Amino acid sequence: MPRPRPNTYHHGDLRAACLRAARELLEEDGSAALSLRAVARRAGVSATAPYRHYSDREALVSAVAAEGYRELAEHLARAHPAPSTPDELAAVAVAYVRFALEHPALFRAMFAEPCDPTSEERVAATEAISAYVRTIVGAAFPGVDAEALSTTVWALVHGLAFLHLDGKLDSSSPETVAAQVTSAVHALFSAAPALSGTARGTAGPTA
Amino acid sequence: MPRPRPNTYHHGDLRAACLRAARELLEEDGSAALSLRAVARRAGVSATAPYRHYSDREALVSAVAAEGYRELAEHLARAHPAPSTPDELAAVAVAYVRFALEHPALFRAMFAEPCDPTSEERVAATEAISAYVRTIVGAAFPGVDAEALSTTVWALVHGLAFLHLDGKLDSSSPETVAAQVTSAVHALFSAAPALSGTARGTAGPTA
DNA sequence: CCCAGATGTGAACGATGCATACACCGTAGG
DNA sequence: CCTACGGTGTATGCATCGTTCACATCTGGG
Repeated sequence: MPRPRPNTYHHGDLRAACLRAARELLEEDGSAALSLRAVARRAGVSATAPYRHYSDREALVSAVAAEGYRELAEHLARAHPAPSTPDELAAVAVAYVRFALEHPALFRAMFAEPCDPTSEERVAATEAISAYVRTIVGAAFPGVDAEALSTTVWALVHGLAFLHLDGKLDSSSPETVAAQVTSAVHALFSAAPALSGTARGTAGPTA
Repeated sequence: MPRPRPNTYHHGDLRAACLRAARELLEEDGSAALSLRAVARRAGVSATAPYRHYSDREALVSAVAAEGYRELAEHLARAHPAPSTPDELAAVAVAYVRFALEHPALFRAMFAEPCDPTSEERVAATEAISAYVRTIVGAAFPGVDAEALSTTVWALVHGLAFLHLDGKLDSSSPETVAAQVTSAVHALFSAAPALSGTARGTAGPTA
């Protein structure tokens, strides 16, 4: 346990300090790619020091992203711990989009980067999110193909988040966004039974 | 009309050449951010020459992105020129996702970059896409709130594209992807009437 | 013909990611 | 106690990048 020492030379816990610095930089300047040197500066340490704890820039970003996934999960859980009705699920969806809009740089780090899949921590964290969505969707719609429906709803919400992030949709007020997300999610869920069981897509409405 | 000259010093049409070079680089190395210098090298020109035609890197990227939007629009139109049934719309959706997977770097340039909205060409191009979606959705589902439904379907498809791009979904085979997209879109469209502004009392399953 | 403006060049600055060699410091073994 | 060692931070250096500026080179209109 490296207790934080008032010492000068050795930082105490640079690993965590780098993470914190990176997060701060991301929050402060939404654009501007995260610079390892800037992180080092903010941590009050030489430019190469972080390399003792992160093999390269990608590793730091992945660590930040992983932390972001965990925070996103918390954020969703806070919106509703165990959603079961469409309304509750919609609230969670709104929370997802809100998270993206409140932490745009972090969200981009989590998703928009090429993300080579060789980051244990990272794939684990995203798998956790994926499983979480599958679970609550499965609980809310028993008898439905949870895999398919959760993929669909995740994609819907994720897409809304990104389009808002890119200014492709009207994000003027949080209420507007929330209404949009809510209505979209409701639309999807109202069709959920259509995805049930062995349903093959061809059962579409030929009206 | 600057005809391509066999001359050395003046390139003939560097602006277009840069665009082409940039596209090639994006297609060849999906990762690795587009480097202005690399573009110049590929165009066989000094590192600073592109600045005569693009004020900065962002401008070049925006131009590439705008071209990408146009190509995406063509690609969608090729999938189906005037979709009206859910099946036809699903085909267009599949084309959208396929485009993203076939041109990942370009697609990222189009969407994943911070994209400050001060690029005329760019906002125009995305507005074109947005309008296109609205049009075909409106045509396929008259009487429905085309604005809301098209936003929803765009977000769904866009989200699917991004999640696939990031390896968060099973993209093992094109068929798998197509099936997933098709089923998701059908699910949404089967609920389309629920989005109708004048609330037709269609069999909304189980409240 | 000839000059003005458009276009391309070269050197240069500051920033970045990263590798390498070195300096510092707490601690375990004698 | 003291010494050697390994974990941690530093200094330096290299290649690349974006961007600027002064300069060179073409080309078209008077």
